[in-house]
Amino acid sequence: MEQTINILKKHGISPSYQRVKIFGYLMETKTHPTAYDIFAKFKSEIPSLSKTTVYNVLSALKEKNLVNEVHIEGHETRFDAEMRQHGHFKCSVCGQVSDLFLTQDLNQILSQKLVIQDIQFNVTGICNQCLTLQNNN
Amino acid sequence: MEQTINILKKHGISPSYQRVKIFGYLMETKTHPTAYDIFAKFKSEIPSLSKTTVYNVLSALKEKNLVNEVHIEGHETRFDAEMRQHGHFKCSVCGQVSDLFLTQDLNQILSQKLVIQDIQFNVTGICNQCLTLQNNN
DNA sequence: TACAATTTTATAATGATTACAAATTTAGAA
DNA sequence: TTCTAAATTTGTAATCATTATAAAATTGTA
Repeated sequence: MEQTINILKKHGISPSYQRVKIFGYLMETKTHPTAYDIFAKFKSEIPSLSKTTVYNVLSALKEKNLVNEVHIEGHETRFDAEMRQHGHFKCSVCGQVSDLFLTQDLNQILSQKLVIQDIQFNVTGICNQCLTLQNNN
Repeated sequence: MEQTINILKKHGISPSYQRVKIFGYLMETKTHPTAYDIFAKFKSEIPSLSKTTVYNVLSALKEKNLVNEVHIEGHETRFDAEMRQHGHFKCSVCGQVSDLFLTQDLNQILSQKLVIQDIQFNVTGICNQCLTLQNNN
């Protein structure tokens, strides 16, 4: 809470109630929620909350490099406050998205010299839990 | 043309006029067009063409593993008939998406054992052309 | 307290995609 | 060749995520 507020301040974002809630949630969760997920999560706790606010907050966080967008499938944009380089895994059975830590720095596998701003590494497959369920049926 | 038709047949897709046109285009282009790009490209040549058809054809091609979807930014879904493993680079200045060939097999950098269906490697940055333009101004 | 700036909110608009059903085309049987 | 059923394409409307806009509420400060 204090920590969340300090990070926001340090990055020039004044810590409004909604911003602290949303950014705090993104820092503690590993579920890579969509804007709608975040809206649904807080709607009962903050009844006045509007979807526009969620989008506004997310876009402010992104602009200050406090969160990354994750694009794995179609339309859905997910958000992640883990800023260290890592990949994402989406299970095509249960739909969950989890972090994927990698054995190598992704910058090293490029074959061309380019000015890089962002690297995303996204894997789709079947998670071990769903695989076990499938094998038992 | 014959080649395009043969590939479609081999994968159990009957080669209708629209399918041959769209798949043929995806095989020869490297621009990673969106559904709308494809629609716009053929609208004058095939005036009856409907956006729904473009989506139908793309989804059939995808189901038979003849094309991959590319998700780099926001909502936009792009299509690619290059099925060998490779990455994508999007220039944040000019917006162009190009292929990125990699120095290493992406399967090898995963730190966990998982059933993998698809791997996407997407880089955002500034292409060399836009970089040169910037430096000259 | 009063006022300006910031933030949040509701509503409407946009853009991509999907659902659906009618129209057209195709393929195969008679 | 003709007829019919199945496949394909098409236009329209619906849906979903996101953005635009402007009013309302909140905050910080003189």
